[in-house]
Amino acid sequence: MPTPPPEKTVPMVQPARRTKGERTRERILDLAYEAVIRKGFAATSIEELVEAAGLTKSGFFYHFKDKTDLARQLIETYTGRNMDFLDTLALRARELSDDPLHSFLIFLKLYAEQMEEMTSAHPGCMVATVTFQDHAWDQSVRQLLIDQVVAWRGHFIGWLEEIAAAYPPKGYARTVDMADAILAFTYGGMTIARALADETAISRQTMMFRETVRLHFLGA
Amino acid sequence: MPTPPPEKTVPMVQPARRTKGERTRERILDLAYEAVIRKGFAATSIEELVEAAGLTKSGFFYHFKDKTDLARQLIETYTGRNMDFLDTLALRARELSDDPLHSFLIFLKLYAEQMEEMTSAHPGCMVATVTFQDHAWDQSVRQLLIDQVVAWRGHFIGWLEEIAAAYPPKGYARTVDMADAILAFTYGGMTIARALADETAISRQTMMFRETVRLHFLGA
DNA sequence: TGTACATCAGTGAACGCGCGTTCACTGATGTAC
DNA sequence: TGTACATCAGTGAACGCGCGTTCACTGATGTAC
Repeated sequence: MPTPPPEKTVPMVQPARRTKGERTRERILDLAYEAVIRKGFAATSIEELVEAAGLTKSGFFYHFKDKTDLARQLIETYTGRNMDFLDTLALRARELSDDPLHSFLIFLKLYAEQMEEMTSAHPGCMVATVTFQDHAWDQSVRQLLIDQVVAWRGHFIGWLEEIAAAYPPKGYARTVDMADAILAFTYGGMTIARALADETAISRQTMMFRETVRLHFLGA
Repeated sequence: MPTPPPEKTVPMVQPARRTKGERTRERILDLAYEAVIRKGFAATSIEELVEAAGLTKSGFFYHFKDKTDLARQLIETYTGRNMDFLDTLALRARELSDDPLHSFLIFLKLYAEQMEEMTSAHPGCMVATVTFQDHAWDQSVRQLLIDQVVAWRGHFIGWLEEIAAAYPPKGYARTVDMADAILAFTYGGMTIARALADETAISRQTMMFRETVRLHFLGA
Protein backbone atom coordinates (compact mmCIF):
# COMPACT_ATOMS: atom_id res chain seq x y z
CA MET A 1 0.00 0.00 0.00
CA PRO A 2 1.49 3.31 -1.01
CA THR A 3 2.12 5.89 1.59
CA PRO A 4 -0.44 8.63 1.42
CA PRO A 5 0.66 11.70 -0.48
CA PRO A 6 2.24 14.30 1.74
CA GLU A 7 -0.48 16.49 3.06
CA LYS A 8 -0.46 20.03 1.97
CA THR A 9 0.87 22.11 4.77
CA VAL A 10 -1.96 24.05 6.30
CA PRO A 11 -1.68 26.64 9.04
CA MET A 12 -2.10 25.09 12.47
CA VAL A 13 -5.29 26.95 13.20
CA GLN A 14 -7.77 27.38 10.37
CA PRO A 15 -9.33 30.55 11.68
CA ALA A 16 -12.53 30.28 9.61
CA ARG A 17 -11.03 33.22 7.83
CA ARG A 18 -13.64 35.67 6.60
CA THR A 19 -12.64 37.48 3.49
CA LYS A 20 -12.21 41.22 3.46
CA GLY A 21 -15.52 41.57 1.65
CA GLU A 22 -17.39 39.57 4.25
CA ARG A 23 -15.98 41.67 7.03
CA THR A 24 -17.04 44.86 5.28
CA ARG A 25 -20.50 43.46 4.64
CA GLU A 26 -20.90 42.53 8.31
CA ARG A 27 -19.66 45.93 9.40
CA ILE A 28 -22.34 47.55 7.25
CA LEU A 29 -24.98 45.19 8.65
CA ASP A 30 -24.00 46.02 12.23
CA LEU A 31 -24.13 49.74 11.57
CA ALA A 32 -27.45 49.36 9.76
CA TYR A 33 -28.92 47.32 12.58
CA GLU A 34 -28.02 49.92 15.14
CA ALA A 35 -29.39 52.75 13.02
CA VAL A 36 -32.58 50.96 11.98
CA ILE A 37 -33.69 50.06 15.49
CA ARG A 38 -32.81 53.55 16.63
CA LYS A 39 -34.74 55.48 14.03
CA GLY A 40 -36.38 53.18 11.54
CA PHE A 41 -35.47 51.84 8.14
CA ALA A 42 -36.75 54.66 5.96
CA ALA A 43 -34.87 57.21 8.03
CA THR A 44 -31.61 55.29 7.69
CA SER A 45 -29.77 56.34 4.57
CA ILE A 46 -27.18 54.37 2.68
CA GLU A 47 -25.01 57.46 2.73
CA GLU A 48 -24.71 57.60 6.50
CA LEU A 49 -23.96 53.87 6.66
CA VAL A 50 -21.11 53.93 4.17
CA GLU A 51 -19.68 57.05 5.72
CA ALA A 52 -19.59 55.34 9.11
CA ALA A 53 -18.21 52.17 7.52
CA GLY A 54 -15.53 54.14 5.72
CA LEU A 55 -16.31 53.42 2.08
CA THR A 56 -18.21 55.00 -0.77
CA LYS A 57 -21.81 54.60 -1.75
CA SER A 58 -21.01 52.44 -4.73
CA GLY A 59 -19.09 50.17 -2.41
CA PHE A 60 -22.40 49.50 -0.70
CA PHE A 61 -23.94 48.29 -3.94
CA TYR A 62 -21.12 45.82 -4.38
CA HIS A 63 -22.39 44.03 -1.26
CA PHE A 64 -26.13 44.65 -1.51
CA LYS A 65 -28.33 44.49 -4.58
CA ASP A 66 -30.43 47.40 -3.36
CA LYS A 67 -31.84 48.80 -0.13
CA THR A 68 -34.47 46.08 0.15
CA ASP A 69 -31.69 43.54 -0.01
CA LEU A 70 -30.15 45.22 3.02
CA ALA A 71 -33.46 44.82 4.84
CA ARG A 72 -33.63 41.16 3.96
CA GLN A 73 -30.08 40.45 5.09
CA LEU A 74 -30.66 42.47 8.24
CA ILE A 75 -33.70 40.44 9.20
CA GLU A 76 -32.08 37.15 8.29
CA THR A 77 -29.03 37.89 10.38
CA TYR A 78 -30.64 39.33 13.46
CA THR A 79 -33.73 37.17 13.80
CA GLY A 80 -31.32 34.27 13.52
CA ARG A 81 -29.22 35.66 16.35
CA ASN A 82 -32.38 36.18 18.35
CA MET A 83 -33.34 32.53 17.96
CA ASP A 84 -29.86 31.47 18.98
CA PHE A 85 -30.09 33.68 22.03
CA LEU A 86 -33.38 32.09 23.10
CA ASP A 87 -32.14 28.59 22.36
CA THR A 88 -29.12 29.17 24.58
CA LEU A 89 -31.24 30.41 27.46
CA ALA A 90 -33.72 27.56 27.08
CA LEU A 91 -30.95 24.98 27.01
CA ARG A 92 -29.35 26.45 30.10
CA ALA A 93 -32.70 26.46 31.92
CA ARG A 94 -33.30 22.81 31.03
CA GLU A 95 -29.88 21.97 32.41
CA LEU A 96 -30.70 23.58 35.73
CA SER A 97 -33.88 21.59 36.31
CA ASP A 98 -35.43 18.41 34.96
CA ASP A 99 -38.91 19.62 35.79
CA PRO A 100 -40.54 21.39 32.81
CA LEU A 101 -42.32 23.97 34.94
CA HIS A 102 -39.34 24.87 37.05
CA SER A 103 -36.99 24.99 34.10
CA PHE A 104 -39.51 27.30 32.41
CA LEU A 105 -39.58 29.55 35.47
CA ILE A 106 -35.79 29.53 35.45
CA PHE A 107 -35.83 30.37 31.78
CA LEU A 108 -38.04 33.39 32.44
CA LYS A 109 -35.76 34.53 35.24
CA LEU A 110 -32.72 34.23 32.98
CA TYR A 111 -34.59 36.06 30.25
CA ALA A 112 -35.53 38.84 32.67
CA GLU A 113 -31.91 39.17 33.75
CA GLN A 114 -30.70 39.40 30.17
CA MET A 115 -33.33 42.01 29.38
CA GLU A 116 -32.10 44.10 32.27
CA GLU A 117 -28.65 44.34 30.82
CA MET A 118 -29.83 45.04 27.33
CA THR A 119 -30.40 48.60 26.40
CA SER A 120 -33.07 49.31 23.84
CA ALA A 121 -31.04 47.23 21.40
CA HIS A 122 -33.06 44.09 22.03
CA PRO A 123 -32.85 41.77 19.04
CA GLY A 124 -36.63 41.47 18.89
CA CYS A 125 -36.64 45.20 18.21
CA MET A 126 -36.03 44.33 14.60
CA VAL A 127 -39.41 42.65 14.39
CA ALA A 128 -41.27 45.55 15.92
CA THR A 129 -39.44 48.10 13.84
CA VAL A 130 -40.05 46.29 10.59
CA THR A 131 -43.65 45.61 11.55
CA PHE A 132 -44.42 49.27 11.96
CA GLN A 133 -42.73 50.38 8.79
CA ASP A 134 -43.67 50.50 5.15
CA HIS A 135 -45.62 47.42 4.05
CA ALA A 136 -44.42 47.84 0.50
CA TRP A 137 -41.36 45.72 1.22
CA ASP A 138 -40.71 42.55 -0.54
CA GLN A 139 -43.15 39.90 0.59
CA SER A 140 -40.25 37.55 1.27
CA VAL A 141 -38.89 39.97 3.86
CA ARG A 142 -42.12 39.88 5.80
CA GLN A 143 -42.40 36.14 5.41
CA LEU A 144 -38.98 35.73 6.98
CA LEU A 145 -40.20 37.65 9.97
CA ILE A 146 -43.39 35.61 10.25
CA ASP A 147 -41.51 32.33 10.03
CA GLN A 148 -39.19 33.35 12.83
CA VAL A 149 -41.96 34.54 15.12
CA VAL A 150 -44.07 31.44 14.46
CA ALA A 151 -41.12 29.16 15.18
CA TRP A 152 -40.46 30.99 18.43
CA ARG A 153 -44.10 30.66 19.41
CA GLY A 154 -44.21 26.96 18.51
CA HIS A 155 -41.27 26.29 20.78
CA PHE A 156 -43.08 27.84 23.74
CA ILE A 157 -46.39 26.12 23.01
CA GLY A 158 -44.63 22.77 23.16
CA TRP A 159 -42.95 23.63 26.43
CA LEU A 160 -46.18 24.86 28.03
CA GLU A 161 -48.05 21.72 26.95
CA GLU A 162 -45.36 19.65 28.57
CA ILE A 163 -45.86 21.64 31.77
CA ALA A 164 -49.64 21.34 31.60
CA ALA A 165 -49.33 17.55 31.37
CA ALA A 166 -47.41 17.49 34.66
CA TYR A 167 -49.21 20.34 36.44
CA PRO A 168 -52.97 20.53 35.85
CA PRO A 169 -53.67 24.25 35.31
CA LYS A 170 -55.46 26.10 38.07
CA GLY A 171 -56.60 28.93 35.80
CA TYR A 172 -58.51 29.22 32.55
CA ALA A 173 -55.84 30.74 30.29
CA ARG A 174 -55.19 28.87 27.05
CA THR A 175 -51.76 27.52 26.24
CA VAL A 176 -51.46 29.28 22.91
CA ASP A 177 -52.37 32.60 24.53
CA MET A 178 -49.70 32.10 27.17
CA ALA A 179 -47.15 31.42 24.46
CA ASP A 180 -48.22 34.56 22.64
CA ALA A 181 -47.99 36.46 25.89
CA ILE A 182 -44.23 35.98 25.85
CA LEU A 183 -44.05 37.69 22.50
CA ALA A 184 -46.57 40.28 23.63
CA PHE A 185 -44.83 41.44 26.78
CA THR A 186 -41.49 41.45 25.01
CA TYR A 187 -42.69 43.72 22.20
CA GLY A 188 -44.90 45.69 24.56
CA GLY A 189 -42.13 46.04 27.09
CA MET A 190 -39.87 47.22 24.32
CA THR A 191 -42.40 49.85 23.31
CA ILE A 192 -42.78 51.07 26.88
CA ALA A 193 -39.01 51.04 27.34
CA ARG A 194 -38.59 53.27 24.33
CA ALA A 195 -41.61 55.50 24.78
CA LEU A 196 -40.93 56.20 28.45
CA ALA A 197 -37.16 55.75 28.34
CA ASP A 198 -37.50 53.09 31.01
CA GLU A 199 -34.95 50.35 30.48
CA THR A 200 -36.44 48.07 33.10
CA ALA A 201 -39.75 47.58 31.30
CA ILE A 202 -39.08 44.28 29.52
CA SER A 203 -37.44 42.75 32.55
CA ARG A 204 -40.33 43.80 34.79
CA GLN A 205 -42.92 42.49 32.38
CA THR A 206 -41.06 39.21 32.15
CA MET A 207 -41.28 38.79 35.90
CA MET A 208 -44.96 39.77 35.73
CA PHE A 209 -45.54 36.97 33.27
CA ARG A 210 -43.50 34.57 35.37
CA GLU A 211 -45.91 35.30 38.21
CA THR A 212 -48.83 34.52 35.89
CA VAL A 213 -47.27 31.18 34.97
CA ARG A 214 -46.66 30.37 38.60
CA LEU A 215 -50.24 31.21 39.63
CA HIS A 216 -51.65 29.39 36.62
CA PHE A 217 -49.87 26.09 37.25
CA LEU A 218 -49.19 26.14 40.98
CA GLY A 219 -51.91 28.36 42.41
CA ALA A 220 -51.47 31.02 45.07
CA MET B 1 -84.40 97.76 37.72
CA PRO B 2 -84.18 98.02 33.96
CA THR B 3 -85.34 95.13 31.89
CA PRO B 4 -82.41 93.27 30.38
CA PRO B 5 -81.58 94.24 26.84
CA PRO B 6 -83.31 92.08 24.23
CA GLU B 7 -81.12 89.11 23.57
CA LYS B 8 -79.64 88.83 20.17
CA THR B 9 -81.54 86.24 18.21
CA VAL B 10 -79.46 83.13 17.86
CA PRO B 11 -80.32 80.08 15.79
CA MET B 12 -82.20 77.44 17.81
CA VAL B 13 -79.42 74.90 17.49
CA GLN B 14 -75.87 76.13 17.52
CA PRO B 15 -74.44 73.26 15.47
CA ALA B 16 -70.85 73.90 16.57
CA ARG B 17 -70.36 74.70 12.91
CA ARG B 18 -66.89 73.83 11.77
CA THR B 19 -65.55 76.11 9.13
CA LYS B 20 -64.51 74.81 5.71
CA GLY B 21 -60.87 75.04 6.71
CA GLU B 22 -61.36 73.00 9.84
CA ARG B 23 -63.10 70.29 7.88
CA THR B 24 -60.26 70.12 5.37
CA ARG B 25 -57.69 70.00 8.16
CA GLU B 26 -59.52 67.13 9.84
CA ARG B 27 -59.83 65.29 6.53
CA ILE B 28 -56.07 65.52 6.09
CA LEU B 29 -55.51 64.35 9.67
CA ASP B 30 -57.76 61.35 9.15
CA LEU B 31 -56.02 60.37 5.94
CA ALA B 32 -52.63 60.90 7.56
CA TYR B 33 -53.58 58.80 10.56
CA GLU B 34 -54.64 55.91 8.39
CA ALA B 35 -51.50 56.12 6.27
CA VAL B 36 -49.09 56.57 9.17
CA ILE B 37 -50.27 53.58 11.17
CA ARG B 38 -50.30 51.52 7.99
CA LYS B 39 -46.80 52.28 6.81
CA GLY B 40 -45.09 54.74 9.09
CA PHE B 41 -44.58 58.48 9.13
CA ALA B 42 -41.49 58.77 6.98
CA ALA B 43 -43.11 56.66 4.26
CA THR B 44 -46.20 58.85 4.23
CA SER B 45 -45.74 61.72 1.80
CA ILE B 46 -47.55 65.02 1.83
CA GLU B 47 -48.21 64.51 -1.86
CA GLU B 48 -50.29 61.37 -1.41
CA LEU B 49 -52.26 62.96 1.42
CA VAL B 50 -53.28 66.06 -0.50
CA GLU B 51 -54.07 64.01 -3.57
CA ALA B 52 -56.41 61.85 -1.52
CA ALA B 53 -57.84 64.92 0.19
CA GLY B 54 -58.38 66.63 -3.14
CA LEU B 55 -56.21 69.70 -2.85
CA THR B 56 -52.75 70.83 -3.77
CA LYS B 57 -49.54 70.57 -1.84
CA SER B 58 -49.48 74.24 -0.98
CA GLY B 59 -52.96 73.82 0.44
CA PHE B 60 -51.41 71.48 2.97
CA PHE B 61 -49.01 74.16 4.16
CA TYR B 62 -51.89 76.51 4.77
CA HIS B 63 -53.07 74.11 7.50
CA PHE B 64 -49.76 72.77 8.78
CA LYS B 65 -46.57 74.68 9.40
CA ASP B 66 -44.47 71.73 8.22
CA LYS B 67 -44.46 67.95 8.35
CA THR B 68 -43.47 67.88 12.02
CA ASP B 69 -46.50 70.00 12.75
CA LEU B 70 -48.62 67.30 11.13
CA ALA B 71 -47.04 64.74 13.46
CA ARG B 72 -47.78 66.89 16.48
CA GLN B 73 -51.41 67.46 15.55
CA LEU B 74 -51.78 63.77 14.72
CA ILE B 75 -50.54 62.71 18.13
CA GLU B 76 -52.57 65.35 19.95
CA THR B 77 -55.76 64.35 18.20
CA TYR B 78 -55.50 60.60 18.37
CA THR B 79 -53.96 60.11 21.79
CA GLY B 80 -56.76 62.35 23.00
CA ARG B 81 -59.35 60.11 21.35
CA ASN B 82 -57.63 57.11 22.86
CA MET B 83 -57.96 58.55 26.34
CA ASP B 84 -61.62 59.32 25.74
CA PHE B 85 -62.15 55.77 24.56
CA LEU B 86 -60.61 54.35 27.73
CA ASP B 87 -62.47 56.78 29.96
CA THR B 88 -65.76 55.74 28.41
CA LEU B 89 -65.06 52.05 28.95
CA ALA B 90 -63.90 52.64 32.53
CA LEU B 91 -66.98 54.70 33.34
CA ARG B 92 -69.26 52.05 31.91
CA ALA B 93 -67.49 49.32 33.90
CA ARG B 94 -67.83 51.32 37.10
CA GLU B 95 -71.55 51.68 36.41
CA LEU B 96 -71.96 47.93 36.08
CA SER B 97 -70.41 47.12 39.45
CA ASP B 98 -69.62 48.98 42.66
CA ASP B 99 -66.81 46.58 43.50
CA PRO B 100 -63.43 47.83 42.23
CA LEU B 101 -62.16 44.37 41.31
CA HIS B 102 -65.27 43.27 39.50
CA SER B 103 -65.64 46.54 37.66
CA PHE B 104 -62.00 46.18 36.62
CA LEU B 105 -62.65 42.67 35.33
CA ILE B 106 -65.68 44.02 33.49
CA PHE B 107 -63.54 46.79 32.08
CA LEU B 108 -61.04 44.26 30.74
CA LYS B 109 -63.84 42.23 29.17
CA LEU B 110 -65.26 45.33 27.50
CA TYR B 111 -61.78 46.26 26.35
CA ALA B 112 -61.25 42.79 24.90
CA GLU B 113 -64.55 43.02 23.04
CA GLN B 114 -63.68 46.38 21.58
CA MET B 115 -60.28 45.10 20.48
CA GLU B 116 -61.96 42.26 18.65
CA GLU B 117 -63.91 44.62 16.48
CA MET B 118 -61.00 46.89 15.80
CA THR B 119 -58.83 46.08 12.90
CA SER B 120 -55.20 47.04 13.11
CA ALA B 121 -56.36 50.65 13.43
CA HIS B 122 -56.11 50.65 17.19
CA PRO B 123 -55.63 54.18 18.50
CA GLY B 124 -52.63 53.09 20.56
CA CYS B 125 -50.99 52.17 17.28
CA MET B 126 -50.00 55.80 17.01
CA VAL B 127 -47.79 55.46 20.07
CA ALA B 128 -46.05 52.34 18.82
CA THR B 129 -45.58 53.74 15.35
CA VAL B 130 -44.12 57.00 16.55
CA THR B 131 -41.97 55.20 19.10
CA PHE B 132 -40.26 53.14 16.44
CA GLN B 133 -39.65 56.01 14.05
CA ASP B 134 -37.06 58.70 13.74
CA HIS B 135 -36.05 60.14 17.10
CA ALA B 136 -35.11 63.41 15.52
CA TRP B 137 -38.63 64.71 15.92
CA ASP B 138 -39.42 67.71 17.94
CA GLN B 139 -38.98 66.94 21.62
CA SER B 140 -42.47 68.31 22.30
CA VAL B 141 -43.96 65.62 20.07
CA ARG B 142 -42.37 62.88 22.12
CA GLN B 143 -43.28 64.62 25.35
CA LEU B 144 -46.92 64.63 24.30
CA LEU B 145 -46.74 60.89 23.86
CA ILE B 146 -45.06 60.35 27.20
CA ASP B 147 -47.61 62.50 29.01
CA GLN B 148 -50.49 60.53 27.54
CA VAL B 149 -48.98 57.16 28.34
CA VAL B 150 -48.06 58.20 31.88
CA ALA B 151 -51.57 59.53 32.49
CA TRP B 152 -53.04 56.27 31.26
CA ARG B 153 -50.75 54.30 33.51
CA GLY B 154 -51.52 56.49 36.53
CA HIS B 155 -55.22 55.86 36.08
CA PHE B 156 -54.69 52.10 36.23
CA ILE B 157 -52.30 52.23 39.18
CA GLY B 158 -54.96 54.05 41.19
CA TRP B 159 -57.59 51.52 40.26
CA LEU B 160 -55.37 48.56 41.12
CA GLU B 161 -54.45 50.05 44.49
CA GLU B 162 -58.13 50.43 45.24
CA ILE B 163 -58.60 46.76 44.42
CA ALA B 164 -55.60 45.70 46.49
CA ALA B 165 -57.07 47.50 49.50
CA ALA B 166 -60.24 45.41 49.25
CA TYR B 167 -58.68 42.15 48.08
CA PRO B 168 -55.33 41.26 49.64
CA PRO B 169 -53.21 39.98 46.73
CA LYS B 170 -52.47 36.27 46.56
CA GLY B 171 -49.46 36.71 44.27
CA TYR B 172 -46.24 38.68 44.31
CA ALA B 173 -46.74 40.94 41.31
CA ARG B 174 -46.29 44.64 41.95
CA THR B 175 -49.11 47.07 41.27
CA VAL B 176 -47.08 49.30 38.96
CA ASP B 177 -46.00 46.30 36.92
CA MET B 178 -49.60 45.18 36.54
CA ALA B 179 -50.56 48.64 35.33
CA ASP B 180 -47.70 48.57 32.84
CA ALA B 181 -48.80 45.13 31.74
CA ILE B 182 -51.96 46.67 30.29
CA LEU B 183 -49.84 48.91 28.12
CA ALA B 184 -47.49 46.04 27.36
CA PHE B 185 -50.03 43.52 26.13
CA THR B 186 -51.80 46.19 24.14
CA TYR B 187 -48.66 47.25 22.28
CA GLY B 188 -47.37 43.71 22.13
CA GLY B 189 -50.70 42.39 20.94
CA MET B 190 -50.71 45.06 18.28
CA THR B 191 -47.28 44.00 17.12
CA ILE B 192 -48.32 40.35 16.95
CA ALA B 193 -51.55 41.29 15.22
CA ARG B 194 -49.60 43.11 12.53
CA ALA B 195 -46.64 40.80 12.23
CA LEU B 196 -48.76 37.65 11.99
CA ALA B 197 -51.87 39.22 10.48
CA ASP B 198 -53.85 37.92 13.44
CA GLU B 199 -56.58 40.34 14.40
CA THR B 200 -57.49 38.51 17.58
CA ALA B 201 -54.15 39.03 19.29
CA ILE B 202 -54.94 42.09 21.40
CA SER B 203 -58.27 40.70 22.50
CA ARG B 204 -56.73 37.36 23.47
CA GLN B 205 -53.93 39.02 25.38
CA THR B 206 -56.45 41.16 27.20
CA MET B 207 -58.27 38.04 28.40
CA MET B 208 -54.91 36.53 29.34
CA PHE B 209 -54.20 39.51 31.55
CA ARG B 210 -57.72 39.40 32.99
CA GLU B 211 -56.95 35.86 34.09
CA THR B 212 -53.76 37.09 35.75
CA VAL B 213 -55.69 39.75 37.63
CA ARG B 214 -58.28 37.21 38.72
CA LEU B 215 -55.65 34.76 39.98
CA HIS B 216 -53.67 37.53 41.63
CA PHE B 217 -56.55 38.94 43.67
CA LEU B 218 -58.91 35.97 44.02
CA GLY B 219 -56.67 32.92 43.75
CA ALA B 220 -57.44 29.77 41.81
C1' DT C 1 -78.71 97.96 0.61
C1' DG C 2 -74.40 98.86 -1.47
C1' DT C 3 -69.45 99.42 -1.22
C1' DA C 4 -64.60 98.79 0.64
C1' DC C 5 -61.73 96.15 2.85
C1' DA C 6 -60.00 92.00 5.38
C1' DT C 7 -59.64 87.37 6.09
C1' DC C 8 -60.05 82.56 4.56
C1' DA C 9 -58.73 78.82 1.98
C1' DG C 10 -56.60 77.85 -1.04
C1' DT C 11 -53.62 77.54 -6.39
C1' DG C 12 -49.48 77.02 -9.49
C1' DA C 13 -44.95 77.26 -10.44
C1' DA C 14 -40.48 76.83 -8.99
C1' DC C 15 -36.51 75.40 -6.15
C1' DG C 16 -33.04 72.70 -4.07
C1' DC C 17 -31.51 68.99 -1.76
C1' DG C 18 -30.82 64.29 -0.66
C1' DC C 19 -31.27 59.84 -1.79
C1' DG C 20 -31.13 55.45 -4.31
C1' DT C 21 -29.07 53.69 -8.30
C1' DT C 22 -25.97 53.00 -12.41
C1' DC C 23 -21.82 52.49 -14.91
C1' DA C 24 -17.28 52.63 -16.56
C1' DC C 25 -13.15 52.03 -14.57
C1' DT C 26 -9.19 50.33 -11.17
C1' DG C 27 -5.66 48.53 -7.92
C1' DA C 28 -4.91 44.46 -5.13
C1' DT C 29 -5.10 39.68 -4.55
C1' DG C 30 -5.57 34.81 -6.17
C1' DT C 31 -4.87 31.08 -9.55
C1' DA C 32 -3.14 28.28 -13.76
C1' DC C 33 0.48 27.00 -16.40
C1' DT D 1 9.81 31.52 -10.46
C1' DG D 2 7.69 34.39 -13.75
C1' DT D 3 3.80 35.66 -16.59
C1' DA D 4 -1.18 36.04 -18.01
C1' DC D 5 -5.49 36.22 -16.72
C1' DA D 6 -9.57 36.31 -13.52
C1' DT D 7 -11.84 37.67 -9.60
C1' DC D 8 -12.45 40.71 -5.56
C1' DA D 9 -13.51 44.84 -3.51
C1' DG D 10 -14.07 48.52 -4.31
C1' DT D 11 -13.88 54.25 -6.52
C1' DG D 12 -15.79 58.55 -8.72
C1' DA D 13 -18.82 60.89 -11.31
C1' DA D 14 -23.25 61.42 -12.88
C1' DC D 15 -28.31 60.99 -13.09
C1' DG D 16 -33.04 61.53 -12.13
C1' DC D 17 -36.72 61.53 -9.28
C1' DG D 18 -39.48 62.67 -5.42
C1' DC D 19 -40.14 65.19 -1.60
C1' DG D 20 -40.60 69.12 1.59
C1' DT D 21 -40.88 73.91 1.33
C1' DT D 22 -41.57 78.78 -0.41
C1' DC D 23 -43.81 82.55 -2.50
C1' DA D 24 -46.56 85.52 -5.20
C1' DC D 25 -51.02 85.49 -6.35
C1' DT D 26 -56.44 84.65 -6.26
C1' DG D 27 -61.47 83.79 -5.89
C1' DA D 28 -64.89 83.31 -2.29
C1' DT D 29 -66.75 84.56 1.96
C1' DG D 30 -67.30 87.70 6.08
C1' DT D 31 -67.53 92.24 8.26
C1' DA D 32 -67.87 97.51 9.02
C1' DC D 33 -69.90 101.53 7.86
